[in-house]
Amino acid sequence: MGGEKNVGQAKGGKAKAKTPRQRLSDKEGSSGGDALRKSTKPNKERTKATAKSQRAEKVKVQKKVKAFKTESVESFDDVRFNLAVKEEPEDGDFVPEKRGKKRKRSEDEPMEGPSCSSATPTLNRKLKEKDEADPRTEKNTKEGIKKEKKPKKEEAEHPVTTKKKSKEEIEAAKALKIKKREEEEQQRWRWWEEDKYEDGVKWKLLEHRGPFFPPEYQHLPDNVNFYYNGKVVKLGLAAEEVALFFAQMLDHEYTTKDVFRNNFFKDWRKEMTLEERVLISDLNKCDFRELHNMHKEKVEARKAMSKEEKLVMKEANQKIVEEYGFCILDHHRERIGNFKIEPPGLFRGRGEHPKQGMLKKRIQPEDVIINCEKKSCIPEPPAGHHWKEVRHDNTVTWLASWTENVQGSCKYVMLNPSSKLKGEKDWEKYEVARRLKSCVNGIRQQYQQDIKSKQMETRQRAVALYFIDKLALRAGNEKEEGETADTVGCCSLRVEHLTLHDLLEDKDCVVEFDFLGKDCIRYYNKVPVTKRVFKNLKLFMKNKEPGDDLFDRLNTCLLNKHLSSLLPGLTAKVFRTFNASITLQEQLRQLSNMTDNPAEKLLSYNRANRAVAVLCNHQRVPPKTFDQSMANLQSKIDGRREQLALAKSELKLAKKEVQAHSSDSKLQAVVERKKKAVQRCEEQLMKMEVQATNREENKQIALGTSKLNYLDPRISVAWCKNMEVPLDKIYNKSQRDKFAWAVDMTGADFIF
DNA sequence: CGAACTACTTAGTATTGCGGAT
DNA sequence: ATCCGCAATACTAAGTAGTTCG
Repeated sequence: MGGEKNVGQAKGGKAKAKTPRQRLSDKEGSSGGDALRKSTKPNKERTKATAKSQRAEKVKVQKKVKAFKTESVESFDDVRFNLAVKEEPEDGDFVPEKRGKKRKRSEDEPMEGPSCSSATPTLNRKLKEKDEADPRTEKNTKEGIKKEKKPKKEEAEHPVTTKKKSKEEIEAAKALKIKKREEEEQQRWRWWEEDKYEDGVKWKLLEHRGPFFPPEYQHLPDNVNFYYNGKVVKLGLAAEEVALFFAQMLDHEYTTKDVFRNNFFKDWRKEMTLEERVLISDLNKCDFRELHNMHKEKVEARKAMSKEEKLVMKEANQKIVEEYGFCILDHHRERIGNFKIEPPGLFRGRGEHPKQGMLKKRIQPEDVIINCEKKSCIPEPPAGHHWKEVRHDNTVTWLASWTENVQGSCKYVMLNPSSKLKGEKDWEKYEVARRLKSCVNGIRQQYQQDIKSKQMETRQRAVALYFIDKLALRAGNEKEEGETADTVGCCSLRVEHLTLHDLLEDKDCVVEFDFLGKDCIRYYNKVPVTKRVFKNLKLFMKNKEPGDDLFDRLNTCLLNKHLSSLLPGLTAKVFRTFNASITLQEQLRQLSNMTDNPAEKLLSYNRANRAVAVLCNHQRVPPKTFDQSMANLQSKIDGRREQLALAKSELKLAKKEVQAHSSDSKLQAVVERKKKAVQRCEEQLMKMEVQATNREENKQIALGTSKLNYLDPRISVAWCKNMEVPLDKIYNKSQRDKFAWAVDMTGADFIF
């Protein structure tokens, strides 16, 4: 164990040198601090923002407690901790070995992998089919309009000012969309009805065109100059390209930071010729303004492009997507997620990244490894180039990979979230989380016991697990010192990230967390814990420096080994998935009523979603236009209120008229009309008010991340069915695609 | 064992583009 | 027809976790 201790100390020691600075900057001028990432904000701005953010923090905490109740006051009265353990999942079980109905392969899906000669036709045929599909659908659309009764009805109701043509066009477009959607649905690969491959095999056939490379750099026009020390300097191609990267970012705050500037300058000089390097020795003497202006003009010009020009661009892009954006995987055409090679540029890390500003080099085909099926058509490298390697590894899911020069890590070209490969994994993830649900009570009991263990390692593991479970913290892998921003997760927490309060705000044993997590998002939380946990934390922190590890005997590897011994497949992150999903389900049950109107139902859904986002600490910077748009909405609401008042008084008047003149049918009709107007007004007002509430509550909370990565989609699908809410109110197109498996298999009775 | 390497998920932000308002 | 605000999408960094290697 001596070795471990040494490691811990060494790490702590190194960390110490750096973290106080960071901590100082976090705390500077504030006790509560900014709820969001602060490291990227300049000091002045931050101080200014402090009072505001402190308030925001308070509001946030209140919200947490009041609206969502995701925080427990006394240990385990949390909603998540009152689960019925016994109930077994009933629906949509993940059964890798034998899955329900088998789907027969259709005739046009050959069983064998195509040879090189037949492979390309496969791709091309699919492309052609799509091309031909368009005119076809257009024809169908016209028929579709005739069938649709809606347009006529609307026209009758509003006999009207708007041009018929545009209306028809709109309807046509709508019908086309519906048609397309139906077609897509029919073509969808229902992989979840098929058998799974044997262990480790990800595909049997994989064919693609290779990644798409960004265009080569072109020299600047002659009239755009770079100046050094006031004199024009014509840079060589390489140095000029890098100079332009910097010039493009001049408006950005990055370029004022020393770390960024130094890294940039160092890497830029590496790209220079000898003469350039001799001449250009001081970044402060560089004048990029002309390059910067040229860039800005280009951006403007692009914005100002005519419709036709934009259409041409769009079509060109579409062509690239059609050609490079898809692959054939086991006879199905699947969308690739990131088929474009990342263009060169300056590295923009998040937070105080020590490598910010470094040059991210251009990737050549010679750097790229291609992965595809042996007998498939091997993608052609760009003319005059060759691939680094072509391999045929069907135990991995990537189509191409390269090593990035800044961090030395691997980048992969992989499939879209809607693909089988991603979907299957996702499904499995939620099934593991559901398995955790059925044994979580036992695990909780065990770690409560383990907290009393004589073994230090076991105790630390138990406390860490308590945090991971209760607070949904990330695991906290070790990171290489000085290579990345200083962020932590549970296992890598340091003493300086916790403050213990025997008594705080009328609560005993409160732990105050304050650290930067993934992406340098600040985690700030005051949590009452059990006496036992509290005592242990004191013990763990005893005789340690602020920069020392809190859990000096623990790391994620040890923790995960323990977890997987409790339940195969269980790791630290499963707790996040499980707690997120169970919270959503529970909140939906508590918040939503069948008798609510549609807007209220949606608000409830969003609130449940938000409870999860708060739990997982998914934050965002409030949009720049937030206050403005909020004010706009408010004035709209006010306007509508007035309108409603007016409509109401008009209705009253009309009613009086009717009473006065007994039953005049004309006047009756007027009353009816006014009644309707009032109703409409009320509905719209209501809708807007709900929207305002929702937006306000979303100010600095991001819902997307949890929706996409943590919430079992089947919970949402079942909720929609139960509440009679159309699914597309909850999921947009790409989300419906990603979760197609869940949409298809889930009934109203699904329970996570 | 632990460091290095690999593969894959999760994350926030920048950019794009669409639909409604003007 | 154009502008504006926001939702959707694109992008790529930053995590987790498993495997390999020394």
